[in-house]
Amino acid sequence: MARLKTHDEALRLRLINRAAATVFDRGAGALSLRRLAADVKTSTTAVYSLFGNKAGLIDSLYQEAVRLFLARLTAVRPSDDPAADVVRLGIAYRDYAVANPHLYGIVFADRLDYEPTPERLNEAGSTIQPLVDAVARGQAAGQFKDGSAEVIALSCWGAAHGLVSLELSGNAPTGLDIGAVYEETLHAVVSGWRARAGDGGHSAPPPRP
Amino acid sequence: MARLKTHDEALRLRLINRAAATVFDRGAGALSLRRLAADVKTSTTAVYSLFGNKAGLIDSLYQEAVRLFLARLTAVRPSDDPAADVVRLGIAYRDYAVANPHLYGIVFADRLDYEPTPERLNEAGSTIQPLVDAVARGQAAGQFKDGSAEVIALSCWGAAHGLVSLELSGNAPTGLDIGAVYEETLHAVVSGWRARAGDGGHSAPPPRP
DNA sequence: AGCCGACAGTAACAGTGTTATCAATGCTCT
DNA sequence: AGAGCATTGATAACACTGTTACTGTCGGCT
Repeated sequence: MARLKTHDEALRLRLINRAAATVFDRGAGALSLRRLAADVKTSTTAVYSLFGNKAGLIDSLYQEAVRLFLARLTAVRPSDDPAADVVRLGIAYRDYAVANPHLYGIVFADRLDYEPTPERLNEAGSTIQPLVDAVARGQAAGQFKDGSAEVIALSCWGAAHGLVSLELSGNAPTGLDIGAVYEETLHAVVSGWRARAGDGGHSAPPPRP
Repeated sequence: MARLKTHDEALRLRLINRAAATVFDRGAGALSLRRLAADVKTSTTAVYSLFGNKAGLIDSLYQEAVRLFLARLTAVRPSDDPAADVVRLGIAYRDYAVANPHLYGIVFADRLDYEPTPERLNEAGSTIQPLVDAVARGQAAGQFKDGSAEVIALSCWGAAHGLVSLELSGNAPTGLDIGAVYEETLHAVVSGWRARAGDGGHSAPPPRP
């Protein structure tokens, strides 16, 4: 055919790794295709033939971030106390976010121009599964109210996500031990969804007039 | 002195309003100084003499967004049921965010290149005050555990922020009635922080073995 | 050997934020 | 009144971005 391909899988990996490193310690805003190409000793053409455009590159980073995130969450092995597992999943959630703030940001925050594809959103959505499973096991063990495990899981997910997000963006009040507040919140939410005597459903109490 | 000033307060307002409108319906990423200046029939110089640079302009938008947000929250008048007030504050929180997603994003999410000044962060931090007050009243009425009202408030704040943030970024699972889950979560968190018989402190329960 | 087409680097294009230049302006001083 | 001049603001230049067109290079096939 023609000359040897150099825009191959190896180059693709080098580009992704370099991009991830840049995003990791300077944020997604500091990612420039020209600099990236120069750093990896190739041309901008490589990015376009391998990823289509910048959004495609970020898409791959997004995918990678989700993969790492999911790995961290599935490392939390189910125990015989599902309610405690929920708390431990929450702690793993924060561990990941604090360790990789910018990668976390690509998936759950910083969103600049980039809009993830529905496919990526689906992948990201799947990271809630370990939590849903833990809640379902908790329900089976009588630790949580009956009803949709997804609802209870999303509730815990939201609490975790919210505090982590406030912490990373600097919007959390200073002078508080955020780690401690975080754990207390997880316990409070879990406690709020605990099955209580004479309470079976999961519907909210009627609004006050 | 010299020629008549046209880069005055009136122009400043027109620029802010136009910028807010652009951000409101096309996001902060679509804000260009050149377009903004052209739209308002002036030159880019105006932005620099009035705001310093683009960050200064966004800083003003940030301030405006916080002002609107605080107005929405203080519109929730304290009732004789502080725990219900906490829930109502949470609902007002979401109402604002859903009504003004991009302005909300400037303060609590989208963060592109822009880093808010400590002063702005302080102002944003003050928006939690109505919630802290409600929690404190609830503690006085025996509805919440004793301990730091800030901690309990931040806990509720985080839950609200998390779910709203997931919703706006499209990371919430589809097929669920988010509004309903949101309210249920608020009730669950409030319930989790409720004072219970024989429980005075606010420390987390000991981890199960 | 010669050729043709896939390939990849260079350079051009349209846009951005920012800054330097410079003409227009109206007060102040002679 | 008229000249001078500091202040003001629009224009144009600069350095950067993502993206695309171009063009020279290369290697297998005829």
